[in-house]
Order: sequence, then C-alpha cells, then structure tokens
Amino acid sequence: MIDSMEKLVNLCKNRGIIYPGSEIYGGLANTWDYGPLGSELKNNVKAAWKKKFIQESKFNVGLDAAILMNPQTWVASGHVGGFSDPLIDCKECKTRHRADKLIEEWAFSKGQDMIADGMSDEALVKFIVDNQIPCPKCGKTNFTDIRKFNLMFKTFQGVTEDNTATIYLRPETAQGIFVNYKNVMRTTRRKLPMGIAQIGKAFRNEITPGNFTFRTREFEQMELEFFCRPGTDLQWHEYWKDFCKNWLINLGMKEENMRLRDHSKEELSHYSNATTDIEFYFPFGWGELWGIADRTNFDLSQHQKFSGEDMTYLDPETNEKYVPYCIEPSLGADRVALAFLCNAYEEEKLSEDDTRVVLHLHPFLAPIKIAVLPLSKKLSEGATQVQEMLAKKYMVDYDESQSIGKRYRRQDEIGTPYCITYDFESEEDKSVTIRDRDTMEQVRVKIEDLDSWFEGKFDI
RNA sequence: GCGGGUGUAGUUCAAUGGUAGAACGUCAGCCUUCCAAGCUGAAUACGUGAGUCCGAUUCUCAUCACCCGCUCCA
Repeated sequence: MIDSMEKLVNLCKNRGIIYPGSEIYGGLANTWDYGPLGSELKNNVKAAWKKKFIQESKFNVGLDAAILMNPQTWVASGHVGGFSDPLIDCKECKTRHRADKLIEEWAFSKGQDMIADGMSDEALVKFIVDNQIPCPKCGKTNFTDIRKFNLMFKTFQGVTEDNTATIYLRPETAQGIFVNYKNVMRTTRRKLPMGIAQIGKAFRNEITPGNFTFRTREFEQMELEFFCRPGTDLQWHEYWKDFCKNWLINLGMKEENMRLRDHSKEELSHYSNATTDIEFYFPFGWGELWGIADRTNFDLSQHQKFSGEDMTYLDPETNEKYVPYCIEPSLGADRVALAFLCNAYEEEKLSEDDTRVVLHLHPFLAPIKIAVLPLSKKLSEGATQVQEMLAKKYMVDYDESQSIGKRYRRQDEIGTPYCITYDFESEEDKSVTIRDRDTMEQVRVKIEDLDSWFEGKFDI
C-alpha cells in the first residue's frame, strides 16, 4: 500500500501512466491524460468490468448511449432545477452563504416562517438589501451578487448561442440507460429482473475537484441499472453489494483496503430505499469507489411523467403491472483504476541499501504482460523474434538498454508480471528464462513452449 | 470565487541585477553475462506578458498555472 499520493503521481508521470492534462500550456486544473501504459490499464479495468457485468451475466446487457441528450432528460432527472444553488459571498469576512438560506434563517430569527426557495435571484438580492440582512459571521451587510453553481457543463447545439439551443454534457451515464429502457426491453425480449450496463464519460463542474484522478470534472463511469420487481429490491441490493465486492477482490483488491458503508436514514436521498458505498483507503483517507443505490422507481417514473411514455412492466408471473424498481451500482473507472494502482504499489526493501518499487497489479490489469530483455545487445536478433511472437497475443515490451537489473526494476515499477531474458545459452538451447514479478523466481522454458506456458496466466 | 503560498532541466534542489549549476533520471559509446555497478560523452530549464534599468531568471505590475485552506458535493 502506498503512503503518499505524490509518489504515485510522480511514478505515473515518469513512466507514462498518467500525465497532467494540456501540460505544454501550463496545464488545466484537475485534468489528466492517460499515457501509453495508463490507457492500457484503464482499458483492462473496463474490460474486466464488462466481462463480469455483461459477458458472464445472465441478467445484463450492454449499452453505449450518447453524451449529449435532450435537455428535457435533465429536467426529469432533477439535475436542471435542483442543483444550482444561489450563492453569495460576504465581501467583509469572505464567507459564502446560500442566499435563500440566509433569508430563511433571518426570517426564522424574527419568528417568521419563510420559504425563499422559489424566489428569483433578483428577488433574493432585493430582499436581502431591502431588509438589511446581515452576514451571520461578521454582521456586516456587504454582499456580492448571486453566483450560481450548476454542476452541469453547458454547451450549444447548432450555430446560434441562444438559450433554446443550450444542451448539457451529461453529469451521469445513468439517464442514457433510463431513456433507452423501453428500447432495450423490447429488442432484447428480456423479462425482469434484467440490467443494462454502460461505460461512458460524464462531466460535473465540481467546485472542489482534486486528489489526483479521484475527483475530476471529466470522468468515466461504469454503471449498471438493474431493474426488478418492487419488493425484491432490497434483496437485489444485497446481491449486488456482494457481487461488486467480489469483483474487486478477484482483481487483487486487498480486503483491508476496502470497506462497505451503509448510508444512514438521514443520509439517504429522498427516493432511495438503501445505499451502500464501497470505499477504498486512499493515501488521503477513505474515499467512495462504488455507490450501490436502491433508487426505487424514481427515475423511470420521472421519465414517464415528463415524456408521457408508459414505463410500466406487465409481470407475466404475477400479472401485476408496475414501474420496475432499480438497483444502481455505479463505479468510477478512473477512481477504481487509481485504487488498483494504490493497492498494488509496494516499496520492497531487498537489502540494506536496495529497494525496489513494484506494482503488484493483477496480471489481467497489468499494462504490459511480458517484457523481453536480451542479456546483451548482441542478442537483439533472437530476442526480437521472441518479442514478435508473443506480441501477437499480448502487450509486450522490449528493452535492451543498460543493465539487466535496471531493466527488471523498470518493469517492476509498471507492474509487468513476467520478464523474459534471452541469454547466450538461448542461441543454443532455444530456451529463455522467465522471471516472476512477485516471487522473483525464475524458470527456464523452451521458446516453442512459451505460448502454452503463458496460457491462462492473465485470465480472470 | 475568496485568502495564503509556489513557479529554474523529466524529477529533487542550488546560485545570480551582467554567459544559470548539481544529483538522480534519459540518450549514445565502452565495459558488463541475470536484479538500480563502473567509465566517457550528450541533450534538456528561469510559466507568459509588460514595466524599471545600459542590462531582469533575479526588482515591480499584470496574467496564467499549480499547491494548501474556505465555500459546495444528488
């Protein structure tokens, strides 16, 4: 386990796993680009998820919905109305307040009950000025104008930049699933319970991003919306909790680095029956990896209401008609990739003055599966043949610069599970030495047997 | 967005109002025959713009970016 994020950031930058975004222009806050190795790693994480949640699942099917959606989607989901708080700052003491709350609390202190929720921004400001409402912190009355924070990125569709053409970058992939629920049900002829799984980018204009790739404004989600009969939702919630946890463990996540945290009653969203977070112990503390929420029929009902489409399901077993309940295990691809990196990072002390940094990544996740290392540059030809042979099946690296020990260390740092050394003997006996990253043990294998030797070594 | 801090090589860190140095890393060559050895050489940096000055990486201002804190987090 890693003790500081800084070490990981440096390793990622130096080895081509993750770079700061737009770096030649001085960067752009909290954007990160996956390098040659990082993109492999992230793709492997996504492939592992798809394999488990779609390919091997008897319930689930895949989907890849568009990022840009009809703006009504976000009205129905509650993202347009609900999440743009009217914030004002006190110019005197630099504190920030919600304008509506400021008014309500002021009214409450005067013994009045007041709901400022529906007021326009102008009305809020006017009310505060007219009534000389003071700052709760410093008591002065010198506020800035209202600034709105909406978590959704806006852009324009078409050539004119007027309000009618405003569309949003999706703040979650889930809605792409809900709006396609009917299509998928019809075309796959599925019965409940069934799930729709999707990987895709989402965008949130977070006020406080940070902690490397943990919270970014552009991120990739791996979401499942699992539909079931009302009343069975809590048992399915338990099912997916275990399922998700096991997926992590099978990929090498150490149990001591993770925990499941059930949301308390107060913490639950108004539409949720139960929510469990799978958290990971990052260098900065516990952080949410996977939110497994019982969303009841909230989303489908909202879309039924706003679109007028019938979202009910006629249960062939019970003859009941209902809007299905939904369990949503939602995982951040970037987050979980970061967790796997932290989980895998190890500084091993080999002797008094010799340590090696090694990523004990699960072989399925490792960006490079095998590195071919000729013992001498004079052996390039034979070693290259081995590399070319293996590259037909695996991501293979080839390195002949500097000492063999140094090359082992370089591969350890990026989590390559196997290193092959091609030595002078190899020319004679047509064999190579395979060195295991974790045990550092070596075996001699005939070149013609390499294919079968590696068979199954990277499977999940 | 506010307050504070910081911007010198890939990284860590020096020095300087007058040609910017090191270590590690990288690359090339020699040597080396299985876990960061050695030798020789090379490439690479003052975030950007303006001002003061004969001359600015150094001083001033602006700007941009990053870090920490605050505000927020379905």
